Amino acid sequence: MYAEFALPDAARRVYSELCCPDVVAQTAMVGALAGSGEVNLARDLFDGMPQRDPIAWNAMIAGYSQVGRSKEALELFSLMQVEGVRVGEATIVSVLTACAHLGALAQGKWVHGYIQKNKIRITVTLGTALIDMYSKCGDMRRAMEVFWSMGEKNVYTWSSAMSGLAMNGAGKECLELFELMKQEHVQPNWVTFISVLRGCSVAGLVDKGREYFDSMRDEYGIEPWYEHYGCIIDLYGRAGRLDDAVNFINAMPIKPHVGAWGALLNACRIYKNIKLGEFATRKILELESKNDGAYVLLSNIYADSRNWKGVSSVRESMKAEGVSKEPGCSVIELGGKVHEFFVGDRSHPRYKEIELMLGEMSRRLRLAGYVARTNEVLFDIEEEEKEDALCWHSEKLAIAFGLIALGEGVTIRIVKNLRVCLDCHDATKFISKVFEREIVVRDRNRFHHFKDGACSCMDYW
DNA sequence: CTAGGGTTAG
Repeated sequence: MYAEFALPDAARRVYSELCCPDVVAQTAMVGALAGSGEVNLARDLFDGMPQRDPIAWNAMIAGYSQVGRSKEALELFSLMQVEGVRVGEATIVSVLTACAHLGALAQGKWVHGYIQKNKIRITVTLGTALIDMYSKCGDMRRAMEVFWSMGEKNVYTWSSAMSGLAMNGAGKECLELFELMKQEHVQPNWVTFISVLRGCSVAGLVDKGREYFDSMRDEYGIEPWYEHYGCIIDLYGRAGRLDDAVNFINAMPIKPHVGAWGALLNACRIYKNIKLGEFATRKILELESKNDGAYVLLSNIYADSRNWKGVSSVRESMKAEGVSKEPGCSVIELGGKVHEFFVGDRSHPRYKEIELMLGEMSRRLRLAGYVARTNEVLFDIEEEEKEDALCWHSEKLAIAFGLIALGEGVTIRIVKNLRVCLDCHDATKFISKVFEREIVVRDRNRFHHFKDGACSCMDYW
């Protein structure tokens, strides 16, 4: 209850007046602390509890899960098993949420196996969590297997599957599912429509997207909100209809937010529109002066047109505002262990082999006709250095490691914290062909499935 | 009277 209202002080006050808090009160307090961001305090209280039942364990695991400290959530889960605590549905759901967040497919599969082995009934909630986990790990085949096997489905279940399909580039399938959902008389809500509109966007169905958008209010009585406006701007932007996107923003009945201008800015990057890109960036910075993503996108637009003056002015502004680019980080899961790579990272124990593989990649890609896209390197450096800088992007390191360490033909799965850069996207397409390897990259907000030299995003992301 | 505390879709 206190967690919901985010009143840690009030909760703490009430709690401190209890003469002898029992398991229930302590569990509630663990939840309240975790829910208000005080996860470490929650953990201290949890560790000091004289008895901990499964609900208490779950409160703590959910606490970690909700603030994105997913690794700790999984660690606590394994500790829970070591101590022989009975694992219930809620805990499994929290653990699946953590796996989804990390993109940890192997761990998620293990949990699914655990469910089957222990004959835990797949309820609507649990099934939905499984679908979400597989979707966010880029395994839509398994996500849909779970979906179709479920007897009872609610709006969360449908929305989750639709979101997964849209996120993984299967826009048409997403919309088919929506039609089926309507046939089954499940009422869509505002979250469902985010997936519907994203589905239209990735499928390039502009008019249909516009129809669905209008139907929200007309047929379902759902008022479109920021996210929906953002989707339509993305829809127009992806189709290259930048004027329509601008007109749409100008006609918004609510004040355009960072996401609205961000969608426009991204379209400007793809369609190389400097003037509009500068305008969108100004709008974003008016709302959020330290938005590093906007600076990086604008810099990319300048660099793409070899406008080095523009590039260095962006660098100056960033310095003046005290903004720095979030460092890129790519993660690859291998044998249940997560390997992290940062830009130019030489700290991996198998670094020597990785370096050799990077050399081989470079040679074989060049033979296949790959030319480094040096345009998007953030700052103006010499051409040769640039090519070198690109080689060290975190996803290339992770892919090189995957090629070395994973068995022949095993899909390489990468999770990245930022957007994929143009050069890495290009290079990965080549790698998928030259090395005959499927590569799945989850970036900040979507998936790229690379196969035979092509990507599921159709080169728009 | 013996509950109450934990979980899913953007």
